[in-house]
Amino acid sequence: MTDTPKSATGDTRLKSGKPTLRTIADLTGFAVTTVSRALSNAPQISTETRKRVHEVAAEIGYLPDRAAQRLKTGRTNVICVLLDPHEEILGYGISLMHGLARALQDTPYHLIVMPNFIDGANIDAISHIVRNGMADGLIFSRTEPFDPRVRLLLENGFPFVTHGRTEFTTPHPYVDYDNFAFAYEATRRLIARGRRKPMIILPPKRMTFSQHLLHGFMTAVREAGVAYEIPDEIDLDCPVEQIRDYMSRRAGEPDTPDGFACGGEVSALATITGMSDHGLTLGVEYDIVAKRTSKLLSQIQPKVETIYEDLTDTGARMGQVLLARIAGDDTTGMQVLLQPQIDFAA
Amino acid sequence: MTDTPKSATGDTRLKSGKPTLRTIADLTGFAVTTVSRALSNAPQISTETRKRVHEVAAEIGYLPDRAAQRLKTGRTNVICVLLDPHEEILGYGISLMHGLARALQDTPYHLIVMPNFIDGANIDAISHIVRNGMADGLIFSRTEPFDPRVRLLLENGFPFVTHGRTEFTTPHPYVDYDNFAFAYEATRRLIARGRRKPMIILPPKRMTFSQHLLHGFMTAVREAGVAYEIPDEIDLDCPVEQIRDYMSRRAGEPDTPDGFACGGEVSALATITGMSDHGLTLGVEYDIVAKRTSKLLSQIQPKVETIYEDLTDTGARMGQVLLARIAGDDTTGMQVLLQPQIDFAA
DNA sequence: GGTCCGATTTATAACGTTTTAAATGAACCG
DNA sequence: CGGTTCATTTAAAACGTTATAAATCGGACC
Repeated sequence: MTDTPKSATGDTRLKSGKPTLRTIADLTGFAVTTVSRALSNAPQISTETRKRVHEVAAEIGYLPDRAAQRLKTGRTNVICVLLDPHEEILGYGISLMHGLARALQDTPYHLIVMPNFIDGANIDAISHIVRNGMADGLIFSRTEPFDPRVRLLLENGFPFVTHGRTEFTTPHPYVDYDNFAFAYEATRRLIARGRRKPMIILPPKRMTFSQHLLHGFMTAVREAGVAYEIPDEIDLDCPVEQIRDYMSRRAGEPDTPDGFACGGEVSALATITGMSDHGLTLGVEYDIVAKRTSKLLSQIQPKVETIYEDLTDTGARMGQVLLARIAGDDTTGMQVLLQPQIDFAA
Repeated sequence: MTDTPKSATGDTRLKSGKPTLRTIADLTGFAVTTVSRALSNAPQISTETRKRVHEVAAEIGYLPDRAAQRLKTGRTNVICVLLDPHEEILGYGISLMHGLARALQDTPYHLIVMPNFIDGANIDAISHIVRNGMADGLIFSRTEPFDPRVRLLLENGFPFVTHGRTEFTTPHPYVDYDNFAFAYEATRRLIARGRRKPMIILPPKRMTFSQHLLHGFMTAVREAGVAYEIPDEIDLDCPVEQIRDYMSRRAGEPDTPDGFACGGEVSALATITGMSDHGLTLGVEYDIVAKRTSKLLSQIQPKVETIYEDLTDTGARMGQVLLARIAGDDTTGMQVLLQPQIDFAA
């Protein structure tokens, strides 16, 4: 009386929701192995089998179990992005992540994010990820010339892409913005407007792109033979008020700079505010050319000239490069230097 | 000659790097089961065994394999956060994520992020996550009164926390900012400064917190018996330039509002720029009280009065609440309404 | 007619963990 | 001393997948 009908035996469809390889196997009559092979388009499977399996899989909405795949293959299907604490303003990190996510959209990869609480000390986080295989690849920004994170990853052969270059002899994948070109062009534009004493606001010196910016600035300045000034008390990572106060103080002293190349929108706004304390007006007594990474600045202050860095695109490129690197392609073409959009018509 | 010494048999230490339960078992002489039990502090294990196992585990740097745990238990140890496309500016999303990450810091949970490419259409993404068990919990923002995402999750009993409230009768966990209190206070401050025709810039009407803001605004306006204005062509999600242009146009017409309650920093900046087109100066012809979520606005434009919303804290609270919800605590105390910091001394 | 081959398919084991049920052994009791 | 209990430990199975090796089969070949 308590017997269940024999015919129900082996029917796993109603069991517990999620369809598995087993479900498809029961439905098609093939073995689990065959189904697995068919789905991964392995060569030894006959065309009709492959087709049938794919049909059924699609019909019941089969999706491979990530945990099982990961356990078996060792691949995590996870990309980890390290978020710097300085990225809190103007969506730097968010834009990058949107781009990344777009590149990962039709892949099995998920994006996990690890914020750095302590600046630069993410070496522990990285070695943790590498040692325990928590991800298949890593993304991070703000590299230093001999960045210990890059060294660690290179030594371990762990796939990664940086936003920013280093000076290691071993080449590694990066996607960077040509900050030399940016600074050079920005400074030239200031000079073209008749400014005779440009100043550049740089990121902290330890970062590679600080050197690039400085180099571009100096090249333009020397070519034109004009005076210049480089503030050593402030950088782009400073709190807004510190930049503002510095500018305010500087504006009250002699030989005030009359042109500013700003590596970020916030520093440009801070500069405007600081200068206005002494009645100096943008476009009259001085000009600004700034790097633009959002829509904010140019809309709020159209008088600030801007040169665009597309961080969403950067993120997308980083994603593509990382996927290629994980796939094992050789590192040729994995070093991308994005050029500023310079409108020569202007 | 090719024999390996018997003594090496079973020694898994050198095998392939990562230590596993097996490694600890071999090292201590206990069975794998016992080790697993000891590490998870199961009750039936003797104190000394537990201690010994923990020692060895710490010594060799054992870390449980996430994939294996997930496969066996069905728990993913993953929290998923949905990122809206509107969060690209001023680090809204980043702040929230930093807070979240802080709350998750000493837990086994990882944070995976899914950007929404299409506004509001993330219902598919959510049902995908729910159906395939891709995460143990979900975090998202910008709720609507009868948000379909909330409905779906409630129906499936899937753990989540929203930033923002709904009007469903079934209570669900949320962490929200008291936008009524904010708008009420902001408007009162404008009136206290002698402004007689305040305007409020609201988020899109479909969002719950739009109603809250409106309600706070109207309450203050009615109490004081002053005129008011609510623009219907713009909202906080509009591109900066659209708000700026609107303000510019409005400033050229009669009965221009003389006080602005802004729900975001960007709209405040846009307002200032637009008003200045007609020579109207902040602090002279009009005042602004804005919600502040970053350090930008108050440093750039100290004349804008601000009321702070701490999004990092919000994220941290959301993390705590979600963990509690996942742990199965009943939903009492899972509805957090954060109060604006109102400095009564001022 | 047996052997071998290529083309498919399949059974089995394994990844590292947790769970269920069973085993061990000491202590206790009648 | 046999039986019962309790505290601890253990063996075995399972989660869903992939990799390795083996099986099946029709036909080609000598």
